[in-house]
Amino acid sequence: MDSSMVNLTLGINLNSNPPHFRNDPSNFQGDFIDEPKPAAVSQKTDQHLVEELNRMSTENERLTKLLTVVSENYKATQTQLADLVTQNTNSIANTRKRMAEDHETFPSNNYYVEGDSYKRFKEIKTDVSRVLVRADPSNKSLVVKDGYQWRKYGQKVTRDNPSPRAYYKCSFAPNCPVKKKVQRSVEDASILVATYEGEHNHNMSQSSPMEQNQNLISSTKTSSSSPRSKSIPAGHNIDVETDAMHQSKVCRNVIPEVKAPLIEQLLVEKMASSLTRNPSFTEALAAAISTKILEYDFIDADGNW
DNA sequence: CGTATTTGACCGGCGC
DNA sequence: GCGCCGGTCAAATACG
Repeated sequence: MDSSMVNLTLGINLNSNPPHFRNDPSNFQGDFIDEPKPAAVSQKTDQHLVEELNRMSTENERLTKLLTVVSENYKATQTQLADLVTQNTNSIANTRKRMAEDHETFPSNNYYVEGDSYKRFKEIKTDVSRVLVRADPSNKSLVVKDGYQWRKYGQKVTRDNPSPRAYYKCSFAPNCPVKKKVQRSVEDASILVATYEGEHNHNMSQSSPMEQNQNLISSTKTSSSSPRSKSIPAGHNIDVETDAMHQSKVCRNVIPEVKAPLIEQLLVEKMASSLTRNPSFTEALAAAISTKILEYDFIDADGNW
């Protein structure tokens, strides 16, 4: 979002001929007077209108200032976000470099040389995918709808995260080996991190695409085998990553990166929300819109009332 | 009553 | 060997 999006200065033309309202100038749905009025009444109404215009002018000024402040805050946040993304990119690049060096030292992913013998590395888990899903923080359930049927078989509180981790097995097919772990992100409780292990040996159940895609933020994949269609259901955006990329990006790095448009959206929503909650703002906005509409309605082709 | 979920117990790997 | 920790099992419980 650029600053133009928040350039919402209320274009109330205070110099234009205002519409005349009967009795209450704030009554925007009031009837218009097309007949001349007695001088005393007209003077009183004009005085009232001037007061109203002054009030609106002040309100307009105040709101403009408010928007400027919000705009500046947004710019500052955007700068911070850009810095974070840059840092993350550098971090990923460094990790890739390190892993490339490690790979030169140990030609195989799974073995390294010690003395005269080969010792097997603990095998890196293959076919591991990670999916980030937005969820309501107040909702304590650890359910990620992905189109498959899952049976929960355990729940544990792990050391690195205060929120519990739920363990699921695919129950759609009796011998499907796929397992899933779901845990809230330690950094953002509104994000569920689902880790899939294994490959489904069956087709996906026929749930709605909306359900399958619900609130998906991002997905990443770790696999030692060649890239191919994996266990993540169709409709999810799969980012195929190397182990190194995955190791460096898991949670800490993935979330800020994918949240850039999210933060943007949240900021806009927050701004809109706070503005619309402000009665003064809605009042002034309604006044501005009504004035403009009435101007258009009662101005003739030559611009005369 | 059948199925899904919960939860404490148990197991195995790992580090000290 | 012991303790810690993540993962799994299975009996108890909840729910439709």
